[in-house]
Amino acid sequence: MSRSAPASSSSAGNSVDGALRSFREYLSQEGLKFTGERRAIAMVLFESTAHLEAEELLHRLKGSGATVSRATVYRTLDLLVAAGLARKVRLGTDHNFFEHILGRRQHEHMVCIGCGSVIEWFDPELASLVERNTREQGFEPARYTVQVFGRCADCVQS
Amino acid sequence: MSRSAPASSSSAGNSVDGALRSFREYLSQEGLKFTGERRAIAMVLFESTAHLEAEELLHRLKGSGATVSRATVYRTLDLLVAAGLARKVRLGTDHNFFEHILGRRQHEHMVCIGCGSVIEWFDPELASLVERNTREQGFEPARYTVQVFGRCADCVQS
DNA sequence: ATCCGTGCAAAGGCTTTGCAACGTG
DNA sequence: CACGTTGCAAAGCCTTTGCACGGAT
Repeated sequence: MSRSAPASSSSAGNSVDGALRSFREYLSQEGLKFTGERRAIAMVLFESTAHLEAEELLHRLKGSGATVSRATVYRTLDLLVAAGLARKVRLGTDHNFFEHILGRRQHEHMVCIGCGSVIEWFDPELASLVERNTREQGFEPARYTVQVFGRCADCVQS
Repeated sequence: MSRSAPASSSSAGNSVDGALRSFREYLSQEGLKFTGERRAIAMVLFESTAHLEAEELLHRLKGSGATVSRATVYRTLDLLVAAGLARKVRLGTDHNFFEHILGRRQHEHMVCIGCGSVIEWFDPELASLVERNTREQGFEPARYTVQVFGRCADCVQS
């Protein structure tokens, strides 16, 4: 939880700052405001490498001293998705997970039905196959998800 | 999964009967009962070509004179999934759809974000790509879903 | 100053569950 | 006949929403 990352730590890999900027720009374009709550929520999401549930995100916020309501978390996550900076995914459970995009390319998920761990992967060939198949039907694809459920290496052994 | 091939009802196209038989066998194996309600629910699902929501299935049941409670619909659908005769899929909405398997092979979904229509498709190459990618990670795949969201031919035109 | 945003709590929608009566094997 | 099953309604869970107050531009 490197929450307190100094504002402009410029240090190379800081894509978080860039993402925050994008978010602010998006909000501005839409005539919306870049509030402290929105910044805090976006930061937690952007700094996370995992798939966050709203509840977990809320928990991390509280842990870092921020006070944000559950309602605002949901509202802001929707904004982040609308801004194209995050993705909402269903990973076999009955609730949503959120993951930031942050320059990451399309990727798929493998979900272990044993331990719940999630592995991300990507295959360009698969991407073009999806593209080709859909176009053949006159379908104009916007986004897609591939989810594989099974057992991860650890769970297969035991 | 050549679970119950031999049956031999031979009567050409009627795969519904075969599926019902499989369901009954599954229940029997598990020490469960093949009740009228379960049969009615299974039939509606097996006879449907589309993706059914619990509510729609319930509606069709009532339409055909059967009296089955919502609770039993949900409970039975879970059994059908457990029996490997049906699949539960999330198609972008916040609730589940159910589709029977009935000898249908793996297939993917294209969901039109314009009109909601769903197109099914299948590409063996894609299947093997998924298989290969997962195995490369020591992951043992059990099932997978591919969902593409976009605009169908009709909606693209307008 | 004007709206937009936030928090709270209540409402919503789908799905699950406790319990007593019922029906199947 | 015993034990799984059903129906009903209430409860659960995640998520959304109405409303009055507070904050950003």
